[in-house]
Amino acid sequence: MKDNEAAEKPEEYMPLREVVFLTLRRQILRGELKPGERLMEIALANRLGVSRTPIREAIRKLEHDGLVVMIPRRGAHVAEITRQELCDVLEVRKSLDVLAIRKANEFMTGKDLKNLRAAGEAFAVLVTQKNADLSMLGEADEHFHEMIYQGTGNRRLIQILGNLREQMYRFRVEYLKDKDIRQTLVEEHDAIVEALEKRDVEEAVRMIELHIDNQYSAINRALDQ
Amino acid sequence: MKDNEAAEKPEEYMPLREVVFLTLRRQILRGELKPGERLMEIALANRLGVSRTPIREAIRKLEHDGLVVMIPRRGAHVAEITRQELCDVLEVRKSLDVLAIRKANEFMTGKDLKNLRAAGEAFAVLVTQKNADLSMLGEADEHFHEMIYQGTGNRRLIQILGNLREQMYRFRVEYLKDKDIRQTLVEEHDAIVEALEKRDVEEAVRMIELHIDNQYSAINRALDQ
DNA sequence: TATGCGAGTCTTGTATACAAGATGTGCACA
DNA sequence: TGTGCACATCTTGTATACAAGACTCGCATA
Repeated sequence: MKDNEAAEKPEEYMPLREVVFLTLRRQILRGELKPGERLMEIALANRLGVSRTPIREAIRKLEHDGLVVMIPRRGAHVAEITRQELCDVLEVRKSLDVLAIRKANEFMTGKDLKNLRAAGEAFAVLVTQKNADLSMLGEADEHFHEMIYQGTGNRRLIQILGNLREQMYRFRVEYLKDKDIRQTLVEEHDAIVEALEKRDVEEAVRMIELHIDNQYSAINRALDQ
Repeated sequence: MKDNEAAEKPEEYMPLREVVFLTLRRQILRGELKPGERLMEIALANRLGVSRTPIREAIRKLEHDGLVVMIPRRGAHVAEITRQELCDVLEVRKSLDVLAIRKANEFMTGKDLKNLRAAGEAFAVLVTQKNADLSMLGEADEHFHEMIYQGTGNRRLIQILGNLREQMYRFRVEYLKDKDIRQTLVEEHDAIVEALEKRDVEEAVRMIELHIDNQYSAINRALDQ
């Protein structure tokens, strides 16, 4: 996604609206800004030390990403995520992740697969560490999946899947707390990599489906508490 | 999508940014604003009789929809659509349309199916008319598919598919010119409705896949000219 | 006590002013 | 003639001013 690209090149000029956008997004995804919380332009502008203009433009982008909801003349608030919406997102994601695996199987080179395996192992190493930072774990997991997406060569698919995954970051911290789940994730990643290495696409598809289904159960369990 | 909802309720207050957004979007989709054309804020503001503020916010939304591309400090221009991107979009759409058909088969009631059949027939009637308006044809076709999407009950899926279809409106006028293609569309719609009525989901999936594949070929042929 | 009205305040919507980077042009100089 | 630099202009980025709708809260009245 373009915003991530921007974040990867800190030497480049970045408009304030991008900075504000990234800041607010991070705060929403981390739960520092809670669902339902009002986003008042003047308050945000004062807090971030900018004027209302970049705040407003950042909010437009957040709205588009589904992270905030706007009501005309009444302002913006952080979007609530209902269980139904989570279910909807995961259903779409499952379908597209299957497409991604098929395309990745088609296009990823041996070198790509080596990098993917490395990404899976990097995540596994973090899982073995007792006091690993949850947000680092999340990023490592994200990196693994992002490599598969990149392997598809379909930019639109990459963009949509990135966006859908983003919706779930808000739950990530919750379900990553469970250590059993972490170990399961490692094993599933491994199974995916192995299937791709064997070019056994149907097995890879089964594994990614299982991976998403498990994620669904895990998040639902976390929500039940 | 929320913008369409806004358009459906003209009695409601609509911020200028929405008006500008809808205006520019229509002009881009209709080809009145051509790919690569620069969108200069002051010029647009003068032309539409508003200030730069709503223009800027509308451009942010268009950027998000992929209809315009922004380069920091250099402004926005109408996005080019390459054949590769078209291919990418259709690939994602095919995957999600299959999901939509499966969900629609699961959730659409007999009444929903009757409405769907009516929508298919409305399109068919327009096709028989010799001098039918292309944009009306396009809207009827859109309506047919939208009904399937609505039948899924998955709001996220509806939103994403709506967005993807939008990307193709820019080609719609081209490929709908071909009268043979119109007849093919009618037959395919019919086959989809019948399969759903018989609750033969695998047949419905085959038909929607064929439908998208044919659309892909048709647009590619139109582009070749 | 409950309800309705209204002034004051808060917040968003829109316009405009100002700052600074990007571009284009013409002239000087090699 | 070609290259490069400086200045003028254009355009976007950001801040601020002003307009108008939405909300709050208290008071008056039934």
